[in-house]
Amino acid sequence: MDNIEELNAEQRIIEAAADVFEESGFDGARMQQIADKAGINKALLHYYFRSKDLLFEKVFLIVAERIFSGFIKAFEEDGTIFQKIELFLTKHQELLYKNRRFPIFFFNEISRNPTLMKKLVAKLEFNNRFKNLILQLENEKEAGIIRQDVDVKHLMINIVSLSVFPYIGRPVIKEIMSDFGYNYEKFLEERKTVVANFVINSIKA
Amino acid sequence: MDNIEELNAEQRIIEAAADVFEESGFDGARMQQIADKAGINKALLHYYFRSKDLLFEKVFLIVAERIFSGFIKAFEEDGTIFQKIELFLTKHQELLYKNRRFPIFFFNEISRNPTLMKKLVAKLEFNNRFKNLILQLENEKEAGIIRQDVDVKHLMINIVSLSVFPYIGRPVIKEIMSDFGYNYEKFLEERKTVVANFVINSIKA
DNA sequence: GTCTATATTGGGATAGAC
DNA sequence: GTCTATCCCAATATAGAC
Repeated sequence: MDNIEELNAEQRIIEAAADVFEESGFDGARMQQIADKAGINKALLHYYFRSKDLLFEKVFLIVAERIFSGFIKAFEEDGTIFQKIELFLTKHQELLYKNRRFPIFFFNEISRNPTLMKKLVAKLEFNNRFKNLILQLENEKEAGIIRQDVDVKHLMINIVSLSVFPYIGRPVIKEIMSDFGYNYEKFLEERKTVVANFVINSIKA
Repeated sequence: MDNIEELNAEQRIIEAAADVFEESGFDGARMQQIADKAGINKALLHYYFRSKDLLFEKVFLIVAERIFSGFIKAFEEDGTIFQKIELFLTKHQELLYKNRRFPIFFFNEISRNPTLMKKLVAKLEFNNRFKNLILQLENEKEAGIIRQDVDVKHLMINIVSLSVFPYIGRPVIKEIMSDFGYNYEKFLEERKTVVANFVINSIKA
């Protein structure tokens, strides 16, 4: 959110809190820092959200829903499985590029408090939104377009793994790359085509 | 470490701290909890390690080195690239299975403090230990065993992504799987063969 | 709704006896 | 080396004026 000063206090707090939590995690975040960034005062945080825990949960679910719905949509467009995979990867990379700290933040907070994921799943209705994709995949298997031994669950997790891991492991990979004399940013750029090819090579019949 | 009471105080602190940091992260960890688990008293932590920061850094590097060297070795055995990939994946899965909380802990702490990775890279000598693998891969490309367009960097990251992501995203995937009526533990078990096949299908000429 | 001032506790760190 | 007791600051949270 760019023009934070145009929002009302409650919205400003949410945007500021999103930034600070994403940067430092729940345990590392400071209410003072959130207040400063929102341009208000600590007491007002408690006036609107009662406690750090409640503020966190609300903000976490808002941000996570915003990002997840962004790329779930890719699978809901028309097209072959191959096209959908490419579209998803493009969309995914775009979102990750703009929200580099989100993945590690997200997975770490869910590990700390798995019930957050229950709430998110309920909000997002994954099950409903992926039904058609699963059917389509079975059809394309029957039609001999993709390999018989491809499993939907594993395929989905493989795609997400390949796409998101370089962001979760950003500073780790960056350091190793530089040890080998490679450039991390260039590597990320290359991945946009490499990953799609890797997946498609692996599943096409 | 199972028999913590047989160790001397310093070693007991390290093992206890490893557990507590891995469980709660640096920010969430409490010196009191580490002292309790080590069966000693808070003051002694400071006697041996001066501060929480110093204790953390020492413990982090010990644990990370222990785990990383475990699976780097897989690439140093004899065999074809395909065999090495399978061996690495087996070894990797074994280690992750025994250290489920390690991946998210590791990547989160490195994000918080990337200079830790510099120190780890220096200790582990990645560059040296991977030189032969890179040569071998180029040779097998020349020999027409693997596809011409395979890139070493991306291949390595792909393998690690596919292997480690299900552990980083453990509670996330678990929740989504259960929403679809699948079982996460069964899914992990299947992955031992699925991932190797996925990679090999994708790179073989 | 928004502020200043303050209460309260938690937790890292140190002093000092043994 | 190991302990008890204590210091002290940081950080969440609340009271109460405006």
